[in-house]
Amino acid sequence: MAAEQLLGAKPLYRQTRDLLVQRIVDGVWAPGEVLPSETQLAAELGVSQGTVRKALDEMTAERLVVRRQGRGTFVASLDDSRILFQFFKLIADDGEPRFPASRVLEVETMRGNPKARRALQLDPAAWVIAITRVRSLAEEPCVFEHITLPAAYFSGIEERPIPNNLYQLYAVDYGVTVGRATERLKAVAAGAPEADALGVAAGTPLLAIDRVATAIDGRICEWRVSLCRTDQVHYLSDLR
Amino acid sequence: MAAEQLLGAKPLYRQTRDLLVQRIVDGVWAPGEVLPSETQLAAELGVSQGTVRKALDEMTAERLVVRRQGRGTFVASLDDSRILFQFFKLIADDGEPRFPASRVLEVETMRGNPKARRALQLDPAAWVIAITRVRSLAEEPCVFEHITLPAAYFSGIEERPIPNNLYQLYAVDYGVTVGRATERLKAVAAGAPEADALGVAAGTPLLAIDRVATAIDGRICEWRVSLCRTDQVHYLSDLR
DNA sequence: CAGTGGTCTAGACCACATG
DNA sequence: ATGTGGTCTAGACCACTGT
Repeated sequence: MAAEQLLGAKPLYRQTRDLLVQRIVDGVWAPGEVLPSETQLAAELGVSQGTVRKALDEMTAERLVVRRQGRGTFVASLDDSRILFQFFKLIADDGEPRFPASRVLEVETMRGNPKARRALQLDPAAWVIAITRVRSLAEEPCVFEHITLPAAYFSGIEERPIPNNLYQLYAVDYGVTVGRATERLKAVAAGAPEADALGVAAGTPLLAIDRVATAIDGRICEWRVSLCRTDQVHYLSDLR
Repeated sequence: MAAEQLLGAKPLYRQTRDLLVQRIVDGVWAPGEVLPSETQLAAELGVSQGTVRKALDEMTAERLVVRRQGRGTFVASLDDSRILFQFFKLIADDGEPRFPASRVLEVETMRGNPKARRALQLDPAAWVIAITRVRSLAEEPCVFEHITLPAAYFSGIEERPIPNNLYQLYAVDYGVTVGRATERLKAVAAGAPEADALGVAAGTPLLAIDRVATAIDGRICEWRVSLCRTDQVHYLSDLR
């Protein structure tokens, strides 16, 4: 064990974490499933229970697993409440976070344009799937959204019904679990298509959110540009 | 110890954390200063070294302390690099995060208006200090900023030079260490004063950032509204 | 009741920084 | 050489969950 650590130059608990993460990525344990107990993992991997615990504690902090006293350790799943907490930052000015309704306008398979290829880090020849939809909060259309996916990861998705919670679809049907995302925000003037879809005048200030999402295995898996009316809604960002 | 834990219903490592946090709040150890070693703290508080470690690990995660192997554990300070990382999310589209230059337009002491009193949770009669400034990135004015402070926490600040890094001033001169902040973002049309200050046409879309900052002792200590041109700059938000 | 995660302890050894 | 935090282990006991 000491030798392994010297060779790897990584602490044992991190090697343990990486190994467990790899198993989740490989689908050995699916989202929502229970992992073996600390004792069992420690015995199987030949490390102490404390080391397994530290690995699992890190994975808890990364939201890869959820631990419940008396029950076990479970692979985290992207259910609505987690999406709302982690990946949906638009909130009605007066209220709680709520999941928006959505109406799909178009789904299309095409060669990625240069912007999409850059965002998704794809080859020039690569195909992408483009989804356009309008999302509403409190019956009020407020987000005009373009989603671009690498066709290689999501083949056939264009023939499925597009659910409201896309990330759960990615995870359950394609084994692509979104782990984190980077958003870049700007204020822009509404152009004709989005003004139309949102029922505002062209030129109205909109919040543009440019998101690139990365799966837990490190692959970039989605590029999404959302144009949002912010007259009744705001984007919440906690600085900790 | 067992008795204390049963009474408090809080685990020992959390009690230890709370006690250490209180000492930092009280100024027993100032920002940048070194804490006693784990061994010393464990002996003084009558707990094991592992418990002190767990308390300090939590405080590290909360960015209250910084630990350096071989040197010691230090109270975190709000130096420029940390501000940039934690509290300044505007970045030039092409470049790295950089600290903006700033020019103060006005400093004023007044009775808080209703909005300010609500944001800062102050009594109707309370006084506030209002600072107006313009901040520039790459020589280009891009943020028009209104800062409102409770006069009770910052008496005399209106007679000081206003430095670029305000949070360090709060911490060093007033013992108010900002620990976290909540930002609410909207896209708005530029009004006359900010259009003028930023050199854009009235009606230009601007990113409005409404921030309420809270000190490590839980007191709300600053309300700040920033109006930002986002033609060359964006707001970065990491979703983890 | 048995099995799980959560807390707490004690001690050994390693890696790093400083004098 | 000394002292610091970082890693790893082993074991005890508590609190919660389901049977």
